[in-house]
Amino acid sequence: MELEIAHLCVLVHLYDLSWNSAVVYITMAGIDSCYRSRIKRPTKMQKRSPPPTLSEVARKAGVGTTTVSRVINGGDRVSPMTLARVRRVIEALGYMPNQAARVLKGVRTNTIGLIIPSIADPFFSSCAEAAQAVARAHDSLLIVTTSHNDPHAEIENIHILTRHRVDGLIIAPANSQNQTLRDLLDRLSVPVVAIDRPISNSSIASVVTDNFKGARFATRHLIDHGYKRIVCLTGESTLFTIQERIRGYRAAVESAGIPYTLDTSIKDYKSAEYSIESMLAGANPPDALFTLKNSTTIFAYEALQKLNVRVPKSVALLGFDDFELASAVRPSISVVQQPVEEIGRVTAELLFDQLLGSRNGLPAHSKRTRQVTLETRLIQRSSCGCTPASVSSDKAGPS
Amino acid sequence: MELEIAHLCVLVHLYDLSWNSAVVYITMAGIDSCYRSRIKRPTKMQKRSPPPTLSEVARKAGVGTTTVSRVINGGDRVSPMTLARVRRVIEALGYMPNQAARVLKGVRTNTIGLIIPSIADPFFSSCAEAAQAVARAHDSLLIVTTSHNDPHAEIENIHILTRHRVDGLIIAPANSQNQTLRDLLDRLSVPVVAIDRPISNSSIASVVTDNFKGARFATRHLIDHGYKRIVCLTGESTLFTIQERIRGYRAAVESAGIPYTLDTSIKDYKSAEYSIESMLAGANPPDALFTLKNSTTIFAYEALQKLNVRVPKSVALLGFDDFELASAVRPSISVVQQPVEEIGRVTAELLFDQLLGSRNGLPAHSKRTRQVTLETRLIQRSSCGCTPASVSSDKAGPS
DNA sequence: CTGTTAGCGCTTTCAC
DNA sequence: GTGAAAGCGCTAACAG
Repeated sequence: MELEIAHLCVLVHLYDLSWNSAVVYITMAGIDSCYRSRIKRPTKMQKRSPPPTLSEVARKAGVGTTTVSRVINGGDRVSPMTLARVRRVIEALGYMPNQAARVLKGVRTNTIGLIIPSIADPFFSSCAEAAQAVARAHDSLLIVTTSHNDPHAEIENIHILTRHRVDGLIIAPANSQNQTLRDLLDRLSVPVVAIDRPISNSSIASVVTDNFKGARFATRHLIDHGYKRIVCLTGESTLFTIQERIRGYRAAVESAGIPYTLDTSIKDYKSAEYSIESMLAGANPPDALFTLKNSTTIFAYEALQKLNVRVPKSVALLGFDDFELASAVRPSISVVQQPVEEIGRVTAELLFDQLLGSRNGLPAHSKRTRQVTLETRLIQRSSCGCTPASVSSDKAGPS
Repeated sequence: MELEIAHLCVLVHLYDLSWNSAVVYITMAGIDSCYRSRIKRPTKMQKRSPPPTLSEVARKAGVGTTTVSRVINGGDRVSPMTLARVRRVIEALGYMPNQAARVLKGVRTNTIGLIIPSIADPFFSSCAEAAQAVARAHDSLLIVTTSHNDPHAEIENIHILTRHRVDGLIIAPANSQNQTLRDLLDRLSVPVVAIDRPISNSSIASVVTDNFKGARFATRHLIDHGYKRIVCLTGESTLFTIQERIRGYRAAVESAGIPYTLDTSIKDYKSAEYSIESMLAGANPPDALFTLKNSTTIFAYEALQKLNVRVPKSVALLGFDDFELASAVRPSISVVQQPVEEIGRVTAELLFDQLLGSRNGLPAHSKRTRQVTLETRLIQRSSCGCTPASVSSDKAGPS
């Protein structure tokens, strides 16, 4: 039990700033400068005035709306003098073009959507970060929404993003088999790319890790170490990625004539401890553990420590998916590493390929759907029985 | 050095799906159903037809646009029969209202913006997740953008979000003192709340951790343990939060008559190792380390391990900001914990308070700017010299 | 209950 | 170089 010293509490200081004093009711313009929404609330003082519009700028600069439009779009075909004047007015008014109005005119929205299970998940947040970088490079805004792997929320998110008229969509489907989802996606009027998990029976492009190969390779590695009773641990088994990893594990153990033992009950630390303790006390105690996801690896690791099991001496541990401290703990934890950022980057690039392709009405090459599979790599640390050359030199990495 | 086994490589499978076969050119409507963008590219086959509009729905359902509008907004004041028919058409066409058009009409956009340094940072991604939950509860979309603590990117982001007409904005300012930023924010026509770091000299609401108190409390804790040469380590010193923590550390050591030693050179593992090694070899080696941020804590921890320094026997360690494995490593790392999710939640709630307040033209209470300060708590694990009752029972927590 | 109509702020011909 | 005017898709009066 951790000790809590300072109690959690909230201090709220109220500063009685005069709400009204913030009001700046600009009316330096012509006769019709005060219209519409402004006029609707004549007595009630507003905190802030509504944002200035392009035509207000035009009026105050004494030019037409077309000119202002040209100015905010690069300023071509506008005389230097006019340009300067308009720019000054824009600056003075703090004018910002209304994206909605532009969108309505049918131009691209320059936004793409990303639907992932959670922002707080390191894997997906890294993907998101990478995708965002690509989006920025294409002068686009990435809108991230979360589904928590709930097919309902997922569809809801698609609707929201569609209403916002994103130019394209990236999605990590909760369920690769979901027909409703597939149909909905197929009907979308914008390109879609699946990330981390494919959409089955669909022409939708996808970028995924080779979970099968990665898991098979890892299991083989354990087999090569001489372990004979390798148990596969996970807390989840409906996700595409997990299933693939299970397949990989299975392929490896079966072809080696080693028993296949899958335990999908690891939901938290408690269940990990319980499960591992039972196994070790059982008839055929495992000599190696292959954990299929981050949290499972951590739970298993902690349980092993708690139970005073020597790793890897008594029981080896190998996890799928790397995490920051896997190299810092003792023993350091061997893992199958996924090219996280590359996944995010490649996915976004694929999407923009399609976007650009359809814009130019491209021929051949862009008119194909790509299924990209990225390879994993096995990071050999101590927990699987390997002896890394230098224990700490890989620390400089995740700075 | 870690061993890489499988090489990173990309497999690209190209499926030559017929691009053209995906074209479904719907023209079951009246005479003017094929206009504008449709007509502009008459020969070039399109991947997808442009999204249907409200008036298309109206025409196909044989009703007026108002009726359709009513249907998509809840279906009040529409006869059941009409309602059903319209809904059917909407379904058939896969119609989705165009958010941009709604926005243009002046209604709220139901989007709020969040500007944080990075999505991949666990602290901020957790904040974002919490804020998103609040936004959802208010039927709003949260748009997250990243500044990487670059004032330029920050302003750029504000512009982008303003163009998108977010209803409100949450920002973690790169620099609390930045005048340009403050002025820009003050001119914004929507409410703004600062997160994690305040905006100085401004009426802008903020939600921050009490970094000063947290750090002072932590340092005192080390002092209470009897440490006499407590060194404060960080890699950054311009951030508001870090400065506050330094102040807290300073206040504690000075009032205890203990030397104040600050090392701001810890940028990565290497610098941590170098710095710690030098100190330990020096005249007055530290007996405790107080690290001001996550990564610094980890680097210091790893360096201590590498250098075979016994923790906390020879040198104690206490870090600011908790992280997932702090309790799993041996020795477990004591930290000052921030109420991360609460920060995100409270910030978003504050923003919506302002949003709702200004909408109803509220009186008194909502018309004040709040500066909320949330308290930290000290999590006593092993690295500071404490002996937690049970080493593992706090594991069930961060599942 | 339902339809007509007038814009929201902007881009974009098409004249000047 | 510049501007007038016609909408983009939708909502909100205001009639029927």
